[in-house]
Amino acid sequence: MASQRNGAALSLRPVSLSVPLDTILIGDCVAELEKLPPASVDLVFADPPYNLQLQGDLRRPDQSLVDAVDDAWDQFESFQAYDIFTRAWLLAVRRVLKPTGTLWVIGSYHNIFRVGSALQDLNFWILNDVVWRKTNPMPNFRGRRFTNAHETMIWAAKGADSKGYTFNYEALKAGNEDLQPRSDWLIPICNGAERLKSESGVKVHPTQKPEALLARVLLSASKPGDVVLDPFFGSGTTGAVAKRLGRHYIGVERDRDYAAAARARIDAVVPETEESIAAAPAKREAPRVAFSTVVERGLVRPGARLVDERRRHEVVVRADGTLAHGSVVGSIHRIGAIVQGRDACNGWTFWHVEDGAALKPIDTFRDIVRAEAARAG
Amino acid sequence: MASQRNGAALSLRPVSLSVPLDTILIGDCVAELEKLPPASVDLVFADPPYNLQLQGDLRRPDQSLVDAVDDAWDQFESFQAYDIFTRAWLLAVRRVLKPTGTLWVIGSYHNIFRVGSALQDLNFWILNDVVWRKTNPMPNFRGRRFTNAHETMIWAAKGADSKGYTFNYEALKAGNEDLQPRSDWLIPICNGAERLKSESGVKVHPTQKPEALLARVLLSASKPGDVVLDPFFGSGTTGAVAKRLGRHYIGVERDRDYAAAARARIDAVVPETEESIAAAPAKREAPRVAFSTVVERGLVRPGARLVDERRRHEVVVRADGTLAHGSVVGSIHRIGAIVQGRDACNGWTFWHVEDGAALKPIDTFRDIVRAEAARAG
DNA sequence: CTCGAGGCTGAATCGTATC
DNA sequence: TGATACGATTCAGCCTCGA
Repeated sequence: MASQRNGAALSLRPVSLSVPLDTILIGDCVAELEKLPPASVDLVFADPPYNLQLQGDLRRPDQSLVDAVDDAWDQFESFQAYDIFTRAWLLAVRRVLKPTGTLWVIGSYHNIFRVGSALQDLNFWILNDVVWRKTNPMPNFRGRRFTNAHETMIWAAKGADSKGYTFNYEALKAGNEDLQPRSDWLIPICNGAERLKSESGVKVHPTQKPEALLARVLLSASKPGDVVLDPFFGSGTTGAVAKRLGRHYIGVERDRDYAAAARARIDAVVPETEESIAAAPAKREAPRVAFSTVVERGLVRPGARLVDERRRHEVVVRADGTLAHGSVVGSIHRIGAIVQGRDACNGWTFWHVEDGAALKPIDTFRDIVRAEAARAG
Repeated sequence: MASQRNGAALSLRPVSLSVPLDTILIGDCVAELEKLPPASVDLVFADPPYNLQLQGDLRRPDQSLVDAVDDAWDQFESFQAYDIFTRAWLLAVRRVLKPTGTLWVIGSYHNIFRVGSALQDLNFWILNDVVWRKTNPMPNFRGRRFTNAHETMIWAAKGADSKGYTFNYEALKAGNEDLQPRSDWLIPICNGAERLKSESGVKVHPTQKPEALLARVLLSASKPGDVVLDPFFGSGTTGAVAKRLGRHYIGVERDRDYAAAARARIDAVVPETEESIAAAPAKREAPRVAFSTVVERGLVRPGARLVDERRRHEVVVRADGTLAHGSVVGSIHRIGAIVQGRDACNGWTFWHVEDGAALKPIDTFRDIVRAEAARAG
């Protein structure tokens, strides 16, 4: 039905409603999207404002100041205001999306629940939530929470009955050591040479997304020649990756400076040859294993005694994966160092469990956990 | 204030409003929670249904909320019903939660966005969203989506101004190779011997959570002796882990069969040894020591020189425990901040005494004073 | 040229006790 | 209740600089 309306509209006003490909439209995304013909876009990637609600300054332990995202475009008066904004751009996106098209939205816990609820309320059909795990997130400097090490993407079709959307399952599986592609992706944040900087070395955009992330999205859910729309174009990562991978892009951006930077960036992109456009191999899990995991898995019991190779020192395993030496509690490495009076110690090889009459280093348990971790990428 | 109301209520109706510890309450969670005294629970773990029939009708396992519903209004009605249900139990939880208490909710993309939005609407303050990554998820058989390899937990405090919630940062870090704990957790799903089965081998509960997951939640955000509430108790994983780790539990479960299975399961749990679950000493909670005490004890002489780690600044210790930098006199923290041109400084770790050719932070003397105090009781 | 030390930075809702 | 002082707190990765 949507495509019939599309055809009719096109035949009436072919010029004004043609699709402006490989272009950055400058203006508010809702207004600009209303100028596009309906059902003309194959894939939408949206990185809307997160509505961070930051209170005061945050300093690192060395007292340096964290350069926070405090831009005006990220400020909303209330959740209600944010919901109205979200609903408006989602409706605009919905109109231009082909019946077979899909939508990706990225966010953090500040906004993603609002976005997900709005998507469902507007009849979008969620296909997956996909977690972008960061290899190198900003730490939690005050030790008051878990390191915020991921962001969430929602992948949705237009409706529950949407069929025929693009999902390049075979290629993704082949690029993932013949394992099914999972809903958690491990990708570094954007920094180094990829990060756009002004001549004075200041970052052009506070939240530039890594090209590897967009590449995975486009290779997963679009085909060469598809039209990819980004209603919050920012520094233009979506456009740069689309051009590189042989997709068309449409960007909408309100800020002229961002748009100019994106324009220059995309102009410099050299498209890849068709045969080289394949899924990038998935990044494998760093093989780091925590002793708390060994305890969690029941490989070493809480309350168990660990000793060194000559049984000169004995410690108790705690349920949280720390060791207790008298009243001193710490990591396997730290406690190993303390009992020896040294600065450092490899607890994995230093500490042993009794295994019959013999001793077995706790390192042997690490391999079991490693095998699990390797499977999960 | 909440605790005052609590106290007053207790004096009026001491029996009906006492906290039923280590018990499974059978009934609707909202009705049962209303019988509990306010501000009586330290931690809530909730695994709510995402496919709920509010009238208590039979559930069709295959029926998700929007499936087969084309009419947008009906669909909204359906989400609206879920939102009303969510709001009701969250409000009931809010009442029984202590001001310092926190709430965990687990869900998938079917319901977690509704839950997260409701949390925010009710003024809960999200601390983290935490991703449970599964080592062994159910594969996606049709190859039309990414393997759904994770679930999402939301960790929230009662409000933006909530202080003093429990987060065992140092212990978690020590159990994690001395690295900060992250928001993505890799844990296997519950199967094998841990999975509750009937005599005929049928699984007792369709969504039994792994004990390792609950253990990490409880070890992260509760202390031994805390009261842990699970309003959707199911097969009782929360209770089993709470008992094992020396926490009290309160479970609410509507289904008598689930409750009976949970009861039997928890009865069989043997608690861990006290030494393996005792609260780990945290620096934040260590008794304060004044630098003047260090000088009084003769651990640092009046007139001694203190320097920073790189010997860029030098100050003189005064008999009253203050430092003199030229004509400026102040605390170890204040002077440390001034010489660096910063507005804050931890003088204990900044200032050092010469120890032969090396430097020793004055923090080491604080440890000595604390050890003395501990011996003296 | 290489190598190591040190500096810098990233979508962040990042105190508490005492007076 | 508000002001003040104490004092706790970071990981990965890339860059520059100097030996």
